[in-house]
Amino acid sequence: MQGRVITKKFFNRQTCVVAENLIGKYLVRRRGRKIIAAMITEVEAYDGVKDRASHAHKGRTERNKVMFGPAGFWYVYFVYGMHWMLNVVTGDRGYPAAVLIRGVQGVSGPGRVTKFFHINGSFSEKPSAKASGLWIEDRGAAVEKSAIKKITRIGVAYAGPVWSKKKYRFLYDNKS
DNA sequence: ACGATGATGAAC
DNA sequence: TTCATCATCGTA
Repeated sequence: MQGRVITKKFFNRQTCVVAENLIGKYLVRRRGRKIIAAMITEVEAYDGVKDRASHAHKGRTERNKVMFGPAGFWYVYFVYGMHWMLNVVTGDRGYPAAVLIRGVQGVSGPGRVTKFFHINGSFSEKPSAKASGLWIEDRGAAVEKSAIKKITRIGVAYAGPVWSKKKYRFLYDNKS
């Protein structure tokens, strides 16, 4: 099974638009001859320096610099001493934004996603493309907008009353 | 409900 | 160089 590889143009839009449209796409990983693929079911958007929940809020640092670059690159970072988080950079160069991939079909939670796909920090700053071994495909899955729930982000209480309540989490719910 | 576990960034 | 914090998860 294969689909159309998603390219930069898709990612170079407003981060919430990219986030919503990532639901139903497939995350694909190649390791040697083996392919791992699963449909994306949950994501979160992080939108600019103004977003108090975003790593970019405190400005450019060694860790988050890829967020300030062009769209379509991976941002992978380590948290809580044990988990890798997978994000893809969105929007224009100079505008720091990204989408966190929180879940795929059968795998719930961002730390579990990276474990399942064997993703670590070595992917950070690499492009989402076949050449990097990690990319996203459109496999034609039909996802109705009404099946996508927009809810608050997880683990961002530190962002304050306004930014922690933004409905920047997109969850595919085919039970509704 | 809570501890694991270590990189990161800011303060000193 | 020290320290608090952290876009989480497994076990209880």
